Amino acid sequence: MEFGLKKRARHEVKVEVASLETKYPHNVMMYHYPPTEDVHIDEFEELALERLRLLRVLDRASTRNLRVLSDEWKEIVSADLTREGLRSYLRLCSNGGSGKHEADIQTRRRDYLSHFILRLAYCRSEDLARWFVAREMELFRYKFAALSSAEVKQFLESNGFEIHPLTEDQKDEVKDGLYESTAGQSVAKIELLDFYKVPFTQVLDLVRGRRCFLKAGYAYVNTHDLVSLVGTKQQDEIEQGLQAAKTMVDDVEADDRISRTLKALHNSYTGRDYTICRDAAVPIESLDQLSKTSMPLCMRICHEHIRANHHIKHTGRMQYGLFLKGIGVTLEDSLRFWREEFTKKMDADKFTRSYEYNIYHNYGKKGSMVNYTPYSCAKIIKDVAGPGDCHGCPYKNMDQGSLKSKLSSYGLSASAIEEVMFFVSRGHYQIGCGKYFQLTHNSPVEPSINHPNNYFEESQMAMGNRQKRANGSAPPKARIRPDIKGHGDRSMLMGDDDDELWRIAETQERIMQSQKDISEAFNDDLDLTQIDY
RNA sequence: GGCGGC
DNA sequence: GCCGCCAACATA
Ligand code: SF4
Repeated sequence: MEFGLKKRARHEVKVEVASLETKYPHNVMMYHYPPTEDVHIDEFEELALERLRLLRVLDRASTRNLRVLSDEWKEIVSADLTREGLRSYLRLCSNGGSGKHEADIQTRRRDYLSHFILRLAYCRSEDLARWFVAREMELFRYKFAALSSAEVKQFLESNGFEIHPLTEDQKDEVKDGLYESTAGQSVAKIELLDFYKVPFTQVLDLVRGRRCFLKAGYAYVNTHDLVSLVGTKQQDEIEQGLQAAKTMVDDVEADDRISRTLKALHNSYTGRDYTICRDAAVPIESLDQLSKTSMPLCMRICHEHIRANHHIKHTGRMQYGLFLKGIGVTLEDSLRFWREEFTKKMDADKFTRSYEYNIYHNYGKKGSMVNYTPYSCAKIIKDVAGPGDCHGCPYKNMDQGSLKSKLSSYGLSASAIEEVMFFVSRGHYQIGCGKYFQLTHNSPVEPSINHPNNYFEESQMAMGNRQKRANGSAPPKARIRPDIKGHGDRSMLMGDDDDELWRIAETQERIMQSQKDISEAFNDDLDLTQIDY
């Protein structure tokens, strides 16, 4: 692939439609030939982010645990695409075929290029690649499903598949078998369907599911099921492409702007459309950053443990999960976050079965609909962690030695560490925590910490990201509900749509920006092993 | 992780 | 083996 990075004037980016049409004759294409066109770096970045948004729409849909291509799935996806301003892709995916409108053809080009761009970003690890391939295949199936019989035929021809639909005569010979093996279709429908005769080895999943007629080593596959064959081909194509991309990635990354784009891509915040009153929730893409700048030790440790091990034990999930809710991570993002991590060590199904419920429950969306308050320091300090655990208050739980080295690995100078340890060794964990805050934010005063979420907010405030909580969104109006079981405190019940409890007041850009500022400043200090205090 | 249900 | 339900509580 040659992404020549010539600086071009913007208006030249629109390549001649005529030549595009021959290049991209069809909405659905095999991603086989790497693009040879030169792409300006601005467009390169734009395309990368655009496809990321596209794939994340699909990801969100599968997070909801819907069957791909089910009506409900399509509904969600198309709503989400519209919301993301990706209508053009919606057309690409639902209008099937080979329209001749200029806009559609431009979209095909973007589709094609952006796919190849993301290959560069997603070839760098197994995990990323797996995610990428899964989303791409969902996209492919989505597009393919919109094709009519004629369009499928055309697709096969223009992509060098040597298969042709049965002629009427051929179809006649096997029609009994077809009737029998085509579930849920009336005879009349079957008459109209195209069928393809292919070696059964190419559609093993259909064979396994008894979804096609078999005869003499050949499977008879109808137009719709053909996606099985074509899809496998496409998947090979992409997987091989990722392999190939690995070898050329160094080359492309010679340009450091590209290199930065690509590396930052998979956890970059794609700027959700907040028009729908979802303003200023904390996107999970910024958690890595936040864990370094604004989370207290206990939470940062959880976060890093999760990222490293793709798992965390139950009490840790409670502690960190509720904390995340408290800082403004939405339910959807929470689900996505845990899922993305855990799914690296278990299949999606297992995750859904054993963890999803609890996340909903923590957000007050299941059972008695109680919306739980995140753990306080007192609580966290109380429950001591066992061997495999990483929850609890590190100041309390860790032995002095490992605590010290942890602090130093987080950039504290020797003298700063001593200052923290002074309190810790006396059992004043929260004060030590406050000291750590003061040192890392180089703040004039040391705040008294008694709640991790308080620490977080204090930190955001120090960075100028969050204002004092607006009066309007103060803690929930207690809506008392009769105490059903005669025990427990149910005073914090919340209405279904009372979700956005605590939020950040400023825009996303500012948050990201000053986090960067802080961590850069912090890193400078780090090199000098001395922090001003 | 606990409790509970089949 | 499958599943549902629970825990919490700072706070200006
Ligand atoms: S003092 Fe509170 S906030 Fe700080 S680490 Fe311990 S539990 Fe977390």
